[in-house]
Amino acid sequence: MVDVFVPLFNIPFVMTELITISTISTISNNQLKLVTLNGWLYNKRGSGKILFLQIRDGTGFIQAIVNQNDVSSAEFELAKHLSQESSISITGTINKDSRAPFCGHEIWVSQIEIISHSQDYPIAKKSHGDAFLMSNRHLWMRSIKQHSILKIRASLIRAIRDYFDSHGFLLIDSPIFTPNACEGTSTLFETEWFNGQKVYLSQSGQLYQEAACAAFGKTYCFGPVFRAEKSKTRRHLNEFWMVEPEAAFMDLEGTIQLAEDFLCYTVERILNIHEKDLTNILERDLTIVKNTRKPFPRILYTDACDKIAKLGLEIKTGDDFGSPHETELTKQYDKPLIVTHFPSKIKAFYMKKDEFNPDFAKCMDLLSPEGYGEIIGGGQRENNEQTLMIEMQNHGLNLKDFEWFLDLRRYGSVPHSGFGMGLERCLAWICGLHHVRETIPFARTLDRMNP
RNA sequence: UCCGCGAUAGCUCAGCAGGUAGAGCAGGUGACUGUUAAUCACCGGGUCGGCGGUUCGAAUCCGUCUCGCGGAGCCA
Repeated sequence: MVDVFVPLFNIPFVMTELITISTISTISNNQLKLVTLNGWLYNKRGSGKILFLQIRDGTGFIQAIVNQNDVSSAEFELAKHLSQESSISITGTINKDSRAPFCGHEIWVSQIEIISHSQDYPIAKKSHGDAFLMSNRHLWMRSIKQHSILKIRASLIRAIRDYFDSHGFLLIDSPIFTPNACEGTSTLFETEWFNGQKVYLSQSGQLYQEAACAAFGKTYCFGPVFRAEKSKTRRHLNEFWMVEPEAAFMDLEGTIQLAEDFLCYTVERILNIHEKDLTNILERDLTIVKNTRKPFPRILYTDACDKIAKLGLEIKTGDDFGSPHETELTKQYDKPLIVTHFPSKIKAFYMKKDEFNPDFAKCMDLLSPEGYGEIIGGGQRENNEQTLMIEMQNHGLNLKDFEWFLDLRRYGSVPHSGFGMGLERCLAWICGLHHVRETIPFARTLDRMNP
C-alpha cells in the first residue's frame, strides 16, 4: 500500500502538521520518519519509565516504545493503563532495532491517542482450549498465528485462480442451490424452494462443470460446497471451499498430470510468499512440503491394498480405504501420493470404467503426506449415454432429473475429465495444522454454527 | 449413529484413598528505563455443568440428563 499525506483533522494535537499515515507492512520505507499508525494494542509490557506496546494494524505487528521523557505525563499514564485490544492512534519515529520483535523496526512514540477502550478482552496471553478459541473466533482471528493462516489462505486462493486463469481454464461458477444430489443422496443439506420443491445445497459443482467444459473447453469453478455428513474429525467441515477444473478431450492421464502441475505451482507460490510465516510463526517443518515436485509417486488401488495388508492393517480388496489405511500408506512416501483405479463399485456413478478391466474406474485420489488425507479426487467421466444411464439406474437415480446431464452425452459427447481439491485440507497440510477448522475464517462443523 | 475422554474462578488446569476449594494467566493497586507469553508484591473473584442417590458429611463414589472434545464410518 502506498503511504498518503493527509492532515489528521480528527486528532487535535497534530492539526497543524502534515504527517505520514503509515501501515506496519510498509514501515521499513519510513526509517527515521515521523509517522502515525492506527491500530490496536496487541500486548503490553512495562518497566517503570518505559513501556513496550505491541501494536497491530491488520497489515502487521510492531513494537512501540513509550519513554516517559518523550510524552506528556497524561499520555504516559494513558499508555500505562491501555488494555489489550484497545484501538489507538500513535505518532512516533520509526527506528530499526535488533531487539524489536516482529518486523525489526520499532516506533518511538511522541503522541498517543486512545480511540476506544477495550474491556476484559477474553483471549488472554496464556493458553486456551480449542472450544473456547472457536467460540471466540471473531476475536481469535486477530492473533498472530490465525492472522498468518488466513493470509496464507488468501494467497492460496489467489494462486489457485492464477493457475487456472493462466492455463486456459475459464471460471464458470456452478450453482449452490441444486435440484438433486450429485453423488449420493444422504449427505445434502435440504431446503425448500418457493414452489415447495425440495432443493439442496450443492456438495460439488462438478456436474455443471461437465456442461461448461463442453461449451468452453476448459473450465473451473471455485466456491463453497456443503456436506451434511455428521463427521467429527480434524479433516472435516460441513461447509468448505472446493476448486473443480474440468476439461474436454482430457483423459485420466491428463487429469493426473494437471493435478500434479497445479499442486506444484500453488505450493511453490505459497512457499515463495510465506516461507517466513510458515517457519517462524506457524513453526512448520517444510521439508516434506518442499518435496512437492513432479512427478508424484503413483500406485494402483489393488497394489495399494497389498501394501496396506503388508503393513499389518486389515483390508479387503474392493473396500474403500479408511483413514488409518490412508495414513499408513502415505507414511511410506515423502511426497503426495496418487492412487488410481479404485473399484467402480465404491465410486460415483459418473466415473468411467477402465476399458480393460471394467471393475475398476478411471479415477485418481491424491493423498497428502503426513496424514492430512485425500486433498484431490477426480478422474475421467463416463461419456457414453447408454453406459451412463445404466449406471445412474444402478445408483437409484431418477433419470428425469438428469436429462440435461444426459444431453451432454447426446450432443457431441467427448472424453472429459476433471478433479476437485478441498482448499482447507490443502491449506491445513501446507501450514501443518492439527485441524482444518483453523483454515477457514468461520468454520461450520457438526456442533458449531457460532460465531 | 457407534466407541472413548471431559465439564472446578473470566481463561488454562490442579485437587478424587469422601472431611464444605487452590495455582498460573486475565482484572485492580504499587515497584522497576529494553521487555520478548517480562518480573516482583498485594487485592478482588467460585451454588465445583443440571437433577437424583449412597453417606453424619460429596468437587471427590453411583445413576441419569445436558453440553463439549477426540476418533470411527463417510468424504475433499
